[in-house]
Amino acid sequence: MALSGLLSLIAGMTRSEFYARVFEIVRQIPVGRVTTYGCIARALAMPHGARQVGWAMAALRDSDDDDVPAHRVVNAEGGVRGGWSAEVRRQLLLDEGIAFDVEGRVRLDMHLWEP
DNA sequence: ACTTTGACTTGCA
DNA sequence: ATGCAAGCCAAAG
Repeated sequence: MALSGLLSLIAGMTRSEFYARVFEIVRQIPVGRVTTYGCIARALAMPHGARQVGWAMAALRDSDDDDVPAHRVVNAEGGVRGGWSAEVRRQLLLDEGIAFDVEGRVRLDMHLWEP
């Protein structure tokens, strides 16, 4: 599957072990739930490694991975950043039953999921 | 090997 | 509440 290929790809990278860790966590996000970079980072025992989580997401975007729903990962603000269709992600989340507030941010208090 | 940047977060002004 | 700065780990130049 795409994930294996991706893992194999990053397997060459020495310190990308936690990358796979991030993918695992994100992959476990159930439908209708979202999580934040900070939460994932915290789950990885790296409370300040949120940016690297974002890096992993970026890698997913390029790898077109469907096992790892990056669209369910949002920032602490509940919104989304990145040149890759934030609108599409929002729509995708809406399709999964995730509610957005009037400001277009995910209601983390409702859908926030943490491992 | 060093510097800059990045799908971030938090703190202080 | 808004704005700027620092901190953090890792990858790319």
